[in-house]
Amino acid sequence: MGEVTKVLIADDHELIRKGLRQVLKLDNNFEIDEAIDGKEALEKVRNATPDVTILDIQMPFYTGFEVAERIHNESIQTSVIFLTMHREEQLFNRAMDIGVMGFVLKENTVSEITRCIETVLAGKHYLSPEISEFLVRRNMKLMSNASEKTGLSLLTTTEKKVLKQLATMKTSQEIADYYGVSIKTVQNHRSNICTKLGISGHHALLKFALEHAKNI
Amino acid sequence: MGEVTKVLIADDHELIRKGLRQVLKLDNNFEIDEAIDGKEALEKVRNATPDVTILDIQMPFYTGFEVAERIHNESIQTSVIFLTMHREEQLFNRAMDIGVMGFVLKENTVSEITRCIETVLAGKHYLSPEISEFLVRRNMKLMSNASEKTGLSLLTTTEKKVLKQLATMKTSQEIADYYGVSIKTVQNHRSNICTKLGISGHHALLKFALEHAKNI
DNA sequence: AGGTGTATAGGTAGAAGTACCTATGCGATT
DNA sequence: AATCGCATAGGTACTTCTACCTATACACCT
Repeated sequence: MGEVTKVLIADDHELIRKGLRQVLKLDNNFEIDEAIDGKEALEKVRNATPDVTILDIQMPFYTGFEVAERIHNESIQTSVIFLTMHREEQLFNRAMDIGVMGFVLKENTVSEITRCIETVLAGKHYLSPEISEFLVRRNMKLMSNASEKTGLSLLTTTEKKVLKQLATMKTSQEIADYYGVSIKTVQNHRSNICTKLGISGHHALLKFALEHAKNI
Repeated sequence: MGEVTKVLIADDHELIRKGLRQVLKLDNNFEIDEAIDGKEALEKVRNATPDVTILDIQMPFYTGFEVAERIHNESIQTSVIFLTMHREEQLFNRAMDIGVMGFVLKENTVSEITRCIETVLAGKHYLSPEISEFLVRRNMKLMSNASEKTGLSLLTTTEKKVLKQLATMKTSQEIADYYGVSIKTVQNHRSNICTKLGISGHHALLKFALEHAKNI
């Protein structure tokens, strides 16, 4: 095709820039530009708006993160790929939050970067398989809606039972009937729970119950 | 190490079974067994409990899914890897729900399956990068807590504003003050929202607001 | 011109929840 | 034996929410 894909490679190691250029030169018709630090990368992204921006994380002036963050905030239309040695979960999570489309480990095969670019150009995410574990975990956390130790440990078993029933949208009366106790007992439990958790207000307890029911 | 890893290959294509056996034979000390359909696979998993179970999806008697589902339900200690030609999202989602640890596309390099086995043996997930898009989307859905058309579209802008404030744990009075209207107005909006959404009860509206605040 | 939808506001009755008390019985700890 | 935590239950006063109504004013569409 006559279509040329503009790729910006931002990495402070010349070796990597040259290597990447070599790899990309073979396969497709890429128009390649380079940046040697975060500052230059940001300038070139703003001016040339490459289709794909490959960012190293550690760079002078701005880190790859800061560059990606600005790209994200300024809604610049370029697909960002992180090329990194770091297999750290926090990094990955932050990356996902700022709309990074690709996350490739340097230690992996060179073929991966071309696959990544192709995938990203198709509008899809590409993650090195080693990374997918993080995404799975991220998923799990979302599913179990943050199992932070919010103060659940402060509650007695009966209080937790009440909380669990609360999350099923039962009223105090219904919970009382369910357990065969007085509504006053349930109300007292509710009060005590609120006190223990340091929350107050009409909705606070229900909100808490809904958020933490899965962890009870 | 003297430790031998037991691997079960379940695929109805002999070619693939032999190919896999070849690939695995080279690298590590695997003890390989084969199954030619879902029924045999399940029997061998139950009796021999391999460390890793590689399942094709389309197989006679039981599909790979059905086998994995039974493995999951019976809490059999084996890491399941799906080896498939299908890049379909539903398949993937179902797989994640039944605890599959690996998901590798047949079209990919053979080296990927060994990487996958190693990763899975380390207790981590391995997904072919082409698949990660699905996981990302799964994530998104969880994050925006199901942006199903729950009925939000039925609401007027004012009603949505009220809902949004509700999710911040404001009472009707506080919302009224916030917008400088009567509490009755807010209460009416609440009533109308409940009617439109077809919900009732003390907690229902707050629950709805909390769940959908992000989409408003 | 008339209908429809929306935002506004009010009324009333009742249900539900909150806040802050007291009090009893039981089992475990000291 | 005395104390403490917990589950139980009750009282009282207050706030909040719900479920029904009515009603006015405005904008938009036919």
